[in-house]
Amino acid sequence: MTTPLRKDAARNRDRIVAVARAMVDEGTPLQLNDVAGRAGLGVGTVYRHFATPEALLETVATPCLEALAAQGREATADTDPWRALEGFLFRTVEAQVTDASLAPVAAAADDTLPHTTELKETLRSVGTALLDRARAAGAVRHEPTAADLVPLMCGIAYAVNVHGGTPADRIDTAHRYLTTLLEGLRAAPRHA
Amino acid sequence: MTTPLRKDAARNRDRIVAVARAMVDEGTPLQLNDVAGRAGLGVGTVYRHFATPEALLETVATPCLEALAAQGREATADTDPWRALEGFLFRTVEAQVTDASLAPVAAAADDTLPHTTELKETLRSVGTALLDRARAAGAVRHEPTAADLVPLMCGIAYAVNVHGGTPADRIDTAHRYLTTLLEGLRAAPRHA
Amino acid sequence: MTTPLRKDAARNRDRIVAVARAMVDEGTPLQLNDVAGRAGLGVGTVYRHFATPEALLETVATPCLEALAAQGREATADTDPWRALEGFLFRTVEAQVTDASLAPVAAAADDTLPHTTELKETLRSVGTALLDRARAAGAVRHEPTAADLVPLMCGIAYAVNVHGGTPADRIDTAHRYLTTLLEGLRAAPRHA
Amino acid sequence: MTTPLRKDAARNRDRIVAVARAMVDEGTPLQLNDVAGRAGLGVGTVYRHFATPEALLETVATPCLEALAAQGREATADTDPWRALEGFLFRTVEAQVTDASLAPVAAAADDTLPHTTELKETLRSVGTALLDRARAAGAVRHEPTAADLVPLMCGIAYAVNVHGGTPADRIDTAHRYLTTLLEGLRAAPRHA
DNA sequence: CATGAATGAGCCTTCATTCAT
DNA sequence: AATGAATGAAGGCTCATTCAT
Repeated sequence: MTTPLRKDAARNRDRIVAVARAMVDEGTPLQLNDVAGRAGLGVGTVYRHFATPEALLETVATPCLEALAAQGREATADTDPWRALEGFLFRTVEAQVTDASLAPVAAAADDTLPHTTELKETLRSVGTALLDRARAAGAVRHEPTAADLVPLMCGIAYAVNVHGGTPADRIDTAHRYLTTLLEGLRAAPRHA
Repeated sequence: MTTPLRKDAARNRDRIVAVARAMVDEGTPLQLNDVAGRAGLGVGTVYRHFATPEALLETVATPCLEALAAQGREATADTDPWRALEGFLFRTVEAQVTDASLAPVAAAADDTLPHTTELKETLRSVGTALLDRARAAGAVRHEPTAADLVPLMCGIAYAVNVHGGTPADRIDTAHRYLTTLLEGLRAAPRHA
Repeated sequence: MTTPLRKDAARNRDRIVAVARAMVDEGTPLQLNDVAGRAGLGVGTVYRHFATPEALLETVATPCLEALAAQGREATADTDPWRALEGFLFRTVEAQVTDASLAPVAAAADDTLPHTTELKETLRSVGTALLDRARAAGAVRHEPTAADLVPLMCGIAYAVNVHGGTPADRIDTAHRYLTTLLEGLRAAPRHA
Repeated sequence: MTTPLRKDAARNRDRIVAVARAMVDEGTPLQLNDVAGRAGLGVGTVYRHFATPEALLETVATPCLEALAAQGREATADTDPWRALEGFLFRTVEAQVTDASLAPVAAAADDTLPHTTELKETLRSVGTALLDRARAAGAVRHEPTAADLVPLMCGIAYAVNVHGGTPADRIDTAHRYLTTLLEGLRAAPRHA
């Protein structure tokens, strides 16, 4: 379908993505001119491969999104519905807190790359499936619906950023916040 | 301390803040040149009153922050510790979701105006007091500490933005999200 | 109505126009960055005064358009209708052939500055008046209408450019071409 | 002289010219990258066949120029010198107004392809011949010389563009303008 | 105090042309 | 011969901030 890239072009493309990855990690905004400079390539080359900063960012985020999707699918096989949901959400939040490319892609209403849209759709449907199953098993309260999962995970990641701290702190904070939220999500005989 | 402003200077200042308020409400970025234009003043005048866009934004946010602080102090007088905490947090989130000037000010690590810092400090200590009291009453779990309140409220507001919808939807969404979180916060004999 | 420009701003504006005039005369395209460079000013300054190259070009062309309009009005007072029309058209073509800022402004369907639109409108109505009067005097054939005057003058100027030659040649060529056209325009008992 | 093109190369060349023709007709600027894209060929291939956009444009214009030259030669055989000249000029202007590839080629001082130069030379000499013959027959005034024919035809086509209108309008306008000019060209006992 | 003109770094994007594959 | 990736100069525009008036 897509013509496989020529070897040198592929090398350049990889270089671009690698450079972008590094920039994301160090918090540098993804400006295509900068990317080109750092990659030792002409601006035009970068524009040829990625028409917009968003396209590049989505490409940088892709491997991580794919990994999440795979883990989500595996979770579906877990015999314990609650544990499956919990695990999936933990991984989701951890990823967002660890990889700065995810938050903007996850929060964006519109995507640039079709593949990104597919991946996000997959994640949404996996989330929905896990939530429904847990609910069917009586493990989850009525309230938050499937459409709330993404916003809530984004919100937690954002809360972690506001809290700040070292990378290790951040993971810890993410766990604590998600744990609290999950307590609220969990069905239970309460205040009996 | 501060020399009281000359009458015309005060009028200009008010005009600037009013214009900025309107811009925040309509989602226009607060560019000081624009502010000046809309206010019918020179840029220099705006800069004299507000050295940076942040200072102006904080000023715009101030009344709302003050109202929140007042409500927080009142809450302290509530005889029901849980209800007091809950009410305070609801008002906090509602405000953030309703008034676009709050989120950036709340999330910022550093403030521009000393008064903003004081207000945020007040809110933090009120929150801490309410949380401690509720915890002392056995109404709150151990987990989230006082330092987590602000990040969590910011996170919920952010989640609401990601979810989107009309202003009315947004308030509703905010309630739902906070309710879930509070369930998780609340101490209870669980899964007994 | 328009606030009179501050003295220094006016000086800069004049400088910009002068530089632009020179560029037009030497056939250099009017790029605002270049204009700024040549005028020893920042780009922003040029953009403040002239939002687009067209606005600047029209400003450069203005004095000449105004002179033409004045001459046109004077021509209206000429007692010989044909001579009046002829003279006006000669001046029009001469101007276009002499001043490179005119052709693009004259040929443009839409103007940037209101004043340009007014001037072009004036020229059109003066032309129409002169043509109608000459026709009423039986000096002009039915065919070309008032709406054809501008296109025809532009066409002649273009023909002169295609022909080429020194500035002096060009004026001469313009006279010859217009003379021929006017012969065709002139009413007469023919091939009797 | 020229090695006959390999069959596939010839096919590519034809495809390029066809695509370029279409682009000219729809008013798209002839960028060789675009041409290549539309033709489903590599840029390099296009550059191999046409070193510059001008070369391609001239090639696109060639058939039309050849047709004009042929018609001009036929006109030479017409027994009525004035009718011959008139007919030739009408066809020339019509062609320019109908086919957007002609005007730039006709107006250019220098050509890229030798063949274009030959064709333009042919047209010039045919025009000269027709004009001289008409003049010898006493049908044409002294004024415009053979060297003026091309500029004047270009000028009329340009005037038509300035006037604007639908394709049908444009042909009509071209006729009207040329008719007027020819009246001016025609010798006659005038104002007797 | 107020004004608003000036600044110019900074960012984005296009496109004619070359050349390794 | 054909390909199409790479190039990077060139041009466009914005905006936070300063400073002469």
